[in-house]
Amino acid sequence: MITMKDVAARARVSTMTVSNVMNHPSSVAPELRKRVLHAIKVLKYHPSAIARSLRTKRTHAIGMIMPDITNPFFPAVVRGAEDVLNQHGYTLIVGNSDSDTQKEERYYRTFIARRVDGLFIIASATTRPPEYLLHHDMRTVPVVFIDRFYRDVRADAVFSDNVGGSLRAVNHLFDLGHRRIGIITGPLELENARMRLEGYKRSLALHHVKIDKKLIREGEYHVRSGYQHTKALLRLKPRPSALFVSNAPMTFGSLSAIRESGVKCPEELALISFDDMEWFEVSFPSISGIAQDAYGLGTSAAQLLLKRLEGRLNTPPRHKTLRTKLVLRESTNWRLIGERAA
Amino acid sequence: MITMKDVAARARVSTMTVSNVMNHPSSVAPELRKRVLHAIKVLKYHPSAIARSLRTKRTHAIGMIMPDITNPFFPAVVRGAEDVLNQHGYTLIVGNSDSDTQKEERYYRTFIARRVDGLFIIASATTRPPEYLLHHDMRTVPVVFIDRFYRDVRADAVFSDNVGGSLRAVNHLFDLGHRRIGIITGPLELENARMRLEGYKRSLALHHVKIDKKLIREGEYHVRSGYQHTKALLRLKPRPSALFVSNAPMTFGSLSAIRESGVKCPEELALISFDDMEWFEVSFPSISGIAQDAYGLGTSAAQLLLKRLEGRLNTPPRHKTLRTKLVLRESTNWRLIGERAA
DNA sequence: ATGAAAGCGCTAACAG
DNA sequence: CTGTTAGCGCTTTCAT
Repeated sequence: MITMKDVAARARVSTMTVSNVMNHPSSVAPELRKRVLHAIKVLKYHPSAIARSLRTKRTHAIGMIMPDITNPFFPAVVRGAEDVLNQHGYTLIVGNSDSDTQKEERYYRTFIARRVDGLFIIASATTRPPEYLLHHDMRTVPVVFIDRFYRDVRADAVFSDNVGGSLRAVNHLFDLGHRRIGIITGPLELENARMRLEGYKRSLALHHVKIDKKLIREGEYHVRSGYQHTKALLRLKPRPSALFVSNAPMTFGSLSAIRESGVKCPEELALISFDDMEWFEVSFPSISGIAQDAYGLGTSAAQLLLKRLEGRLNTPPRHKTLRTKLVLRESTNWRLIGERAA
Repeated sequence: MITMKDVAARARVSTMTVSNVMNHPSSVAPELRKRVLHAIKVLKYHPSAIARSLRTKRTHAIGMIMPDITNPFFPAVVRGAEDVLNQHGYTLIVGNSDSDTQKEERYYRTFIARRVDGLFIIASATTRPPEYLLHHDMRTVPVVFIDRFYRDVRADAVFSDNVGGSLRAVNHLFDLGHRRIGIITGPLELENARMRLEGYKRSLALHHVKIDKKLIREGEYHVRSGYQHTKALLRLKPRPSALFVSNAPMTFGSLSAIRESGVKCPEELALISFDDMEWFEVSFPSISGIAQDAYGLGTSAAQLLLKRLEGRLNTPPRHKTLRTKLVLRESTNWRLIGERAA
């Protein structure tokens, strides 16, 4: 590998001048600057971020730990964060924990070892915050939680309006005349899963419907889980007439189960999802959903982190909530609504 | 940040002993080892990968440049590569180029600056290999191409059997009695797009059908492109009776266009895709596709790279082709639809 | 405006 | 088995 020394020798200057050409170009005489730049080009010199980081104590790298890269929600978050960070000269390093606490901690260690300047954490589901976080010094390496919240960890956080979104989803089902509404929640260890359930409960209360525990199933935010719980709900007598599923992969499983069972959707079972995906548009039936601003979660998180990185490390943690959008499609029989309105 | 020196002081040993406890534990007396480990724990010491890399010239980090993180195909590749690399103590750093040559080169520079030990490259579509690669020294930082191939760049590569897969897809359409078959290709600058087109052509030749250029549309591997070209194909008179779409996002666009046009699929237009996605299962109609082993591409690429990293840097480039699978669903078989209705 | 010296945190090589 | 010395490639500090 070509080093600064090589460039310096070739340009007949000191390494310091080379360094200055890269970091404070205006402080170098045009003559020398040209010579140095030429040498850099000829030698194909790439400055070592490693050596520089060792000296400056800054890596300009940010780590992100996420639980499931195959859930399209998360790549969207990544893109948001990446776009903002890149614009500010930072690189995002992503680690996929597979919802495995062990892997998650491994990534944490790796990131800290690599001295990332900051961290985004979308932790795997556990009742308490991950152990490693309790010992983590937020001032040395600031953390922003995305779509997660722990009351005993003081850190910035961004999330969707889970309660509001769910409330609207379930209200919509009531508007359509449903009274017996099932829900497949996420792991209730997760704040967001609890909040989505909370929205469901509030809607029921609002419509004077008593909670029936048989209609509440705790899922795990993945496809198979959605499939199994839907099957279980369909076996119930009387069957629920509508179903609220707490994320997109589970909705996929749910729809598979519904089709396999030969139950007609939305005629016999209306379906609405928290999360909205591209393929909801072309599925059969097309699926109504609560759209989260995943990209916005990423950009917001990045902005919060950049603020911390710029120094004001002592301000109290900030929380940002993003709005959700109700997207109506066939699975909740939007045509009926249209007819009614007409 | 706690350094090795702090640990050494606390354990009353030299830094070298601390280093040895971490890297050659058996070479340290049990007594001292215990003391050091205790100090590490108490002080929450995380060794600096930065300093270590500077010294050892190894970062144990591998970069991956990919064009579109929102296309589920690529996250699957990532997981494959990640799983193998993690097992061998490497970290994968992913950069999303957005199919933008500029961004792609920026990531290349970043990765080289960070002194990654190796690179996976899924380049954006261009006729020639990216400029930066022509100046790249494969011996210093080995590269493995995934789903890409350039005859004038000597590097390892893994890809799916694009010709074979496409051939089977189109043969299947012929088996169903279609003779007027359209294709939406990828950007023909990409080897894989050309290969998929090649499979189409071979199938036509096999069935003594002359190529009709109006039935061949060059797309861009994204949703909107699939939508637009499908609309165009549907305007043709006579209309094709079947359509082969070269990747999943375009297939999504295609299906949207078909539904919007009120054309019945598969009765009036059969549809098959290169790539297979989870949601193909629950779309309307469910979609037949050529399944690539995306995860396998990732693991294979990682294995090739690890071999290079382990030293045998002088062997000629290796290419690995993975098999594809034909997955049949409703979009190419109206009979299945009948079953569903029943 | 330019350069020399020192040191970031670690480990290879060698000495004891 | 343990410690000392030197140096990886850069930038900060301080002379010149």
